[in-house]
Amino acid sequence: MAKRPPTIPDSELDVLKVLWDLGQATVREALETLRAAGRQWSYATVATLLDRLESKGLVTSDRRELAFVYKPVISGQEVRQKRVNSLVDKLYQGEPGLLVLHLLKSHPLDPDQAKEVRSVLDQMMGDKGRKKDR
Amino acid sequence: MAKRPPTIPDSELDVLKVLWDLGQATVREALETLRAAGRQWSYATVATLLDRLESKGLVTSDRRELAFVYKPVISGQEVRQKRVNSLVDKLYQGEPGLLVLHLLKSHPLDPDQAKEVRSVLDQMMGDKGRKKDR
DNA sequence: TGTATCCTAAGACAGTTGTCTAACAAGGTC
DNA sequence: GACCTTGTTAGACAACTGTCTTAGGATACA
Repeated sequence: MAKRPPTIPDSELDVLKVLWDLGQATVREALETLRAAGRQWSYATVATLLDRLESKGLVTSDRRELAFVYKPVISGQEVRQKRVNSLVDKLYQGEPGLLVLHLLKSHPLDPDQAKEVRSVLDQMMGDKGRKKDR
Repeated sequence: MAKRPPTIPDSELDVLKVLWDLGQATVREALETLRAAGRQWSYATVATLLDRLESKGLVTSDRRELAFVYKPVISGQEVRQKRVNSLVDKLYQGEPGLLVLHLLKSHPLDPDQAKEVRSVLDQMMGDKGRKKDR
């Protein structure tokens, strides 16, 4: 009977992203931002989504003057981490390397990023040869 | 009102993976394989999932002797591609490079993979310097 | 004070996902 | 023929998602 663990559906993720960008927001602010970004939602929809995020413990709310102000509890970094892990587990046999390879082969990197990637990689390989703990 | 585009939920994905591995399977074969892998599902559950996959057009069925045999229509490669693209779009501002960096920084690669990654990268950078089309 | 605003609350409602029970058909077996 | 064994089918049902309507409490301004 185990209740499913809380997930972050697409629509909630969109709202959460606004909070990451703005730091915090009221329903109306989030709505405006989302409208500007092309999401044609009603006020109530955004309110519902924030509500659901709150019941999942992913944002907190705090009454300020007129309206509630919502703040993210979970960071973008954490969400990215979880998503990537789950992708790697589910479709890359738990091997992040396979995903990296897939990415490099199917999406060309721009030169700056390529250089950065290379340097991270160099460091990783270098370390391995010289000393084994950080 | 636009009907949502079909997605592949987790449980269906698990079944689909069996089809990728075996090439094709009956409900019972899929069930056995999933059981062996730890999924405690009933026969009917697997049947339902295969059915849903079929109505989404992701597998086909074909009556053989006693039972239906299901085959995947969509490949693992395609599914991976879509998932990765959507992850990159949703959480990495459409920049695959950011995801690569994240992966390298947070998950150490094993040496063989590191070497392979490096060679793909070298080739990418080298090409850029020498000639611009493949 | 009445009316226009803005906010929250409560819930509706259809579509999707996760899982299953139960009824029923076809092929063997005694 | 009466019974298993396998398989298919239909449908059930609760939780989750995507979106909204509507009622009701405050605030604000004419």
